[in-house]
Amino acid sequence: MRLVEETPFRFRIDRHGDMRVPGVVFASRELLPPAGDGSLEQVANVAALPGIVGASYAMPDVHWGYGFPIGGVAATDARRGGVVSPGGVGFDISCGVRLLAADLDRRDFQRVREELMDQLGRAVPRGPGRGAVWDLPRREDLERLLRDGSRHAVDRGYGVPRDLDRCEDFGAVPDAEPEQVGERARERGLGQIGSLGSGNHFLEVQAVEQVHDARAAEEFGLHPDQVCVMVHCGSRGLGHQICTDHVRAMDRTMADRGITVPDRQLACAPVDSPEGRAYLGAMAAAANYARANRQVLGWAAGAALRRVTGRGLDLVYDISHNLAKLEEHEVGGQRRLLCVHRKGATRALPPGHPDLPRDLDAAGQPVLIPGSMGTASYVLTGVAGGDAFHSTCHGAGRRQSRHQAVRSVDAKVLRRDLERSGVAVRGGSARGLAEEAPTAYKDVDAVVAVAEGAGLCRRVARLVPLGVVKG
DNA sequence: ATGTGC
Repeated sequence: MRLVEETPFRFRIDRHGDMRVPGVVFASRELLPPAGDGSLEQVANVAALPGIVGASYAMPDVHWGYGFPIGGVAATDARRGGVVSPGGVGFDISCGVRLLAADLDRRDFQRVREELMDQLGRAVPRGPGRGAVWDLPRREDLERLLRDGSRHAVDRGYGVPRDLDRCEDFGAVPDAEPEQVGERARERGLGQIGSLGSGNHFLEVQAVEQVHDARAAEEFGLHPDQVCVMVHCGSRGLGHQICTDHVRAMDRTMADRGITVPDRQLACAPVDSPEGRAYLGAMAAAANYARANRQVLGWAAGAALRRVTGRGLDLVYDISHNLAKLEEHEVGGQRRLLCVHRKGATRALPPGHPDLPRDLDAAGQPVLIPGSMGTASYVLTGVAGGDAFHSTCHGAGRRQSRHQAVRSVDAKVLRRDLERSGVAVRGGSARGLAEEAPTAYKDVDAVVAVAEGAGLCRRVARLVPLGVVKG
């Protein structure tokens, strides 16, 4: 793949083959994906989608994914034949991050460390399959949750109304269509409301180690040495089943519509078509399920903290990094309705954006970046003039495949090293730990520095782990 | 990511 270095933080893939727009890769030379990884070919493939506008973007944490790269952003013109593609969202619809700030500093944590980690370990269902904080919900609760997301979880006592001001979309994506969610997806979702899942999902106790922007940190409710809880999880089996169902449905209609794509995993349909609308309605419902999942888990973590210390947790923000959203953006001097796919990429709204609550006007939208296990995480904020439809990175980004990681890492040694470095570990299978070893990931400090250097966001605070409950 | 694979 031929790359043109435009700046130290921005590379271009010129149009070739079926590409309708160029590719843009935000990276440094060091962070560019290795040859053979396939992700830059995926950036070029995405550029061939009908209705794509601007460019096919890759963030500094880009790596290979299903159809679209993880760390990819692509927007299509919703009213002029632009398509929506489930592969541009990913199987874990609305996977994302919730950060809560404790009324506690890191010295207080050290005094209760073992007891608190034990309580969190018991309170947070994890691993594959069933088992959830909100067990035995009624069918009617699932319906409302698919439509109202965190709002319904709060209505049912899993949080307080103030939480909703700190949720993307105030707790629920509009236009969810629960009737587009199949029975199998519902059955899988019923027993998993308030559960981490596995893979790279976790709940972490962290401390604010460095503040880069004191004013924004204060507006987000963060200060040095403060203890925080970060939850990283998604829509579990429900979102996975929805993705599977709708990829299949779209795959069947592509030929009839005369849509051709360079990779079958880019199955898509026009936003304004029965299949496109059906997917977007079901996807929004899965997004609301994922938000409610994080709402319930944050509540469970707060209850555990209160039992051990008497202190509470306040929500800093909750944001999805796997989602397609209908948003208005200016393209070529015109306001247009775009379907912005962010897959392993985070929305980063600048200060004063109308979709933010007014008390975030000065600071902008909090962007939550989970690092790999045992490494730092970041809180960032959006910037005026940001590129890629107000988007930035979502994490460290894989450098090794799961298979490579398992071959090169001894889970027992990893667990011991984490404990020795002061990170208490609860849960996590041997295989799961090895797959998520920090050596399998890029350096999150470098990823975030490049995202900031490329003008996509600004650093607010750096957080370091004190304890992890591993999915 | 996922009751991990048509």
